[in-house]
Amino acid sequence: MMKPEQWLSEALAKTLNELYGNIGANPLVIQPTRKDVEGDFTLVCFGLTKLSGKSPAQTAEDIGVNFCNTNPEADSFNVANGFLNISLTFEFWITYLNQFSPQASEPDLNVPPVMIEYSSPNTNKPLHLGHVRNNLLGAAVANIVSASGKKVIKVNLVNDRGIHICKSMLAWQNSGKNETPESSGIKGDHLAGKYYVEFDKSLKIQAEPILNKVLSADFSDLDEKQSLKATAILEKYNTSTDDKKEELKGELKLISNSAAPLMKEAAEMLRRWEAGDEATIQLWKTMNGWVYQGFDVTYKRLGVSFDKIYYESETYLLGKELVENGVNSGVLYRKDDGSVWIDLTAEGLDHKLLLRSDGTSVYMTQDLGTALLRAEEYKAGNYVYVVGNEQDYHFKVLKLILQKLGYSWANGIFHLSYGMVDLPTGKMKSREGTVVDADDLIDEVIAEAKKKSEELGKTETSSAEELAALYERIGMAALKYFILKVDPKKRMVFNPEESIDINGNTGPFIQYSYARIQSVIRKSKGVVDNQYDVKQIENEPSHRTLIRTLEQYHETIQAAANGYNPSLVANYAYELAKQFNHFYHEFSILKEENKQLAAFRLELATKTGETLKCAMGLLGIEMPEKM
RNA sequence: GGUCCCGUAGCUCAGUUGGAUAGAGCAACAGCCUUCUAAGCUGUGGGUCUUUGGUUCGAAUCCAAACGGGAUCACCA
Repeated sequence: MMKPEQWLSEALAKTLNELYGNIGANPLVIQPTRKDVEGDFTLVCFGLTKLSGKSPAQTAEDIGVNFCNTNPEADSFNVANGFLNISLTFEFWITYLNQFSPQASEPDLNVPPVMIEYSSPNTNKPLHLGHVRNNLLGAAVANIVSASGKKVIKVNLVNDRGIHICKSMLAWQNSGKNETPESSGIKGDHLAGKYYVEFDKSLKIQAEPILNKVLSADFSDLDEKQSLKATAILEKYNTSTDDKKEELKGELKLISNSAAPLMKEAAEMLRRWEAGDEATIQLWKTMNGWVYQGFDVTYKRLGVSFDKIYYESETYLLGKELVENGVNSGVLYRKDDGSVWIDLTAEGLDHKLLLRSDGTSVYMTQDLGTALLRAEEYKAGNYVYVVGNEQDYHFKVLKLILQKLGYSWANGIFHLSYGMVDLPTGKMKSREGTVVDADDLIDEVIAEAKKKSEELGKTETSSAEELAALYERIGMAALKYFILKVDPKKRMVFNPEESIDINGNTGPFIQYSYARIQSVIRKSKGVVDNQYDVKQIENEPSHRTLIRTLEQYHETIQAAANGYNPSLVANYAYELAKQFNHFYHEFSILKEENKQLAAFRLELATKTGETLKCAMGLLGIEMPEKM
């Protein structure tokens, strides 16, 4: 059976052809009829007046008459303000319901796969709220794209090397006293984070006096290069406004930091790491191992997984060859000091550095190399990077460079740029200790789910294990739904209290609707027969509304996949659950005396339940059979 | 300063290629459990869609400018 909207579009085109001759490729504007107006679909007729030569209302009237006369599926029509509202027969809708299924078809292997990179953590500290949004988005987008019929490859690029890791390592070496996750009982990623914070503290103690000296033009702690830079900044600083001063002070702080002995030690450690020093590598492996153990726990709790994990320690040298080729082909240029650049001024951007004068690579070089590696390995059609919007510029440049270098697959690069997560009190700042830790947050939402469930007294019927699993489902549903219902590209405010709400537009509300449906289905066994005659069922608005909403499911998934936007799925599920609750309140299924009608309603409820489960499943939210 | 993103109810958010009287939830107030799970349902109040101009049958949506918020512009990643 064809999709109603598609069928209608073709049938209306036929009608228009009969009335006005060849209408050409003029796309018809068809939309679901708004709630307060009678009808299933609405044809907007303003654009058709040129064809008909009549007023919008008269045009709509003519089309309506002809359409209803020639199509038995059409029930009636009405015209309002130039909108033609068409009602299809209820029988048509029931027949549609009979064959409806929310199940996704198998991915089409002839279509190039879609690669989705997300998570991409640093291994020096535990995951926080920002990572939570990233991970949930990435996992949901992967599910949705897969459900839309494309094969998906989920990729994680772990940033496991660099100066930030060395900071943790150094602090542990200096003051760790051989503390391990086992000896301390601290989760591995949190332990590494603890020493990262410790490093920062010690560094601050060293760097502050240096900064103060620099501010009074005493550069005795700086080397030649740093002094030069500081002099220039200080000059500006003394003549700047307060706003600008803060900014320049930040730059001076960076210089002071790098002049501190501890920072030099960390840099030295990084050099040893790159040189392959055995003891350094060993320490690095050990601490990263702790972090991975910790991440695995958090990933599992979040319900995210990956098909392929890349480590930056294995990819950070890539890209140099690509850059050399670019120089040879003239797309890139080399300065006298040996550094390599690309000129993007024609595109309204700047010159961008791709290789340092000492020949080492920068962030961009690595990303270029990694992109090439993946393209060769997987030959995907699309490469989606789930990365925060503070890197908009980076990805714009990345795509542009690859395109300029002549890689056609670069056209498939898409930066899924999501907004930051703010707290009601303002921005999260690690230095001020206002970051929300991912593990704490998960514990909190589950504890809150438990508390609320106990308050409602819904705890008698199940075992302790079942209840624990249920609380986890409810808590995680609250958290995931709260984050995923917001358009990814928008900055959002995360209120910890609202995130664990269970009433209204929330995950638990949708779970509750589902649990009610399952309860009805369980109780229907032996009471309601599944067979009914389509012709025997009478039209009822809230039944019809539900079917019409079910009909939008696949379209919603497609739109969400095309726009990489899980919020469309979340909002759809909410709308569907709300409509079901309305229906549930208005009609009884099991107590309906007309058995035909009861059977029909049961099917309607069952299909609604399946659809809710599928939609929420795409968001990584599990549905409980009881709650 | 250049570039990019955002601005919808007290708060958090929907509003898919321009379509009819701009919608939900939370919060507030008022109802509904002898009836398939009240984590629910129904109702009331709440809006200059930041502002101004433009495009047209028609603008929250497109264009321009202003205002407000944010990001970014490293031989850091």
